[in-house]
Amino acid sequence: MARAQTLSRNQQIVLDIIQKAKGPLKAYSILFNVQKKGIKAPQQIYRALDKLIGMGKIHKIESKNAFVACRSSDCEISKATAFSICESCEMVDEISDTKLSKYLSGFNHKKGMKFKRFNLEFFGICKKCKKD
Amino acid sequence: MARAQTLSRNQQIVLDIIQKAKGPLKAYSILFNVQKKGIKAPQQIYRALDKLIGMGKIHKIESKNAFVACRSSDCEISKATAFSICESCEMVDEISDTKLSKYLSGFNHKKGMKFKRFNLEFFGICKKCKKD
DNA sequence: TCAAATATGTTATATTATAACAAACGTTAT
DNA sequence: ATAACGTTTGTTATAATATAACATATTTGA
Repeated sequence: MARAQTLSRNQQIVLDIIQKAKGPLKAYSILFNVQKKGIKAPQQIYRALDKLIGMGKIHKIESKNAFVACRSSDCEISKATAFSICESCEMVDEISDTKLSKYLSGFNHKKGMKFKRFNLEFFGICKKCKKD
Repeated sequence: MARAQTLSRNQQIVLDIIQKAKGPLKAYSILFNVQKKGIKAPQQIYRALDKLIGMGKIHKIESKNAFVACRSSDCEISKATAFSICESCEMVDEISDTKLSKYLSGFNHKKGMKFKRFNLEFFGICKKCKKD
């Protein structure tokens, strides 16, 4: 089992930059940003990303191939994720809505498949962008 | 505006192969399968895929970078998609559940963003795989 | 302390997707 | 019919995303 708490050097570096970012970051943009810290290869980034996802510290936004920090306290392991994505400015917001989460976690497919996990991505134009 | 009905040659070829497939197809696997029909370059596949998605004939499974035919009659333009994905055999099923669709289409983010579209992916182990 | 597990560094390569441009095709209005 | 327009095609090149494989180092725990 993975250590619950301690992050390795590279994991911490990658997590830091994702947490500081205003929006989702792509793997190679992370790479370019940490080259001064001695990380040189994509592999090092992807490995850290994988572990951080496994720990629930970050999430992958599948429609963008990009990564955001987890802002929801109950994401120890991320089985139930929902995001709000602006199609204009690319802003991503994690949605934590207990009702939504319960509704979807309790959803059962007619064909009898029991779900372990879901990911939901909403798209629209955010308030800021509507004003422009 | 796009023609609503008629598919171009390449679009039809790509749609055919996706509709015949048992599971989601990746762009390059489509390419390899249609080379005998004279399609030679990725670009030709991706262009057809884009148009087909725009028409609601196919959907992209974001977590797999793969494409499936639309099985839901009301997907003229796909603003509300949900899928059930087996993590073992990779099978993908489009979920058409009016309640779910209404619930999510009516969902409003606290932060005031109005959604135009959503995509939901459920993950689990399908019945077939559970037996093994 | 030594074995196992985890993390790192590194090179190479696979996979997924788009840019850019020229030519052909199909509408539709005249 | 034919000119004008938008769409589709063909093509070459390249960008962007992600993993394989292997050698070494570090951490952890019995």
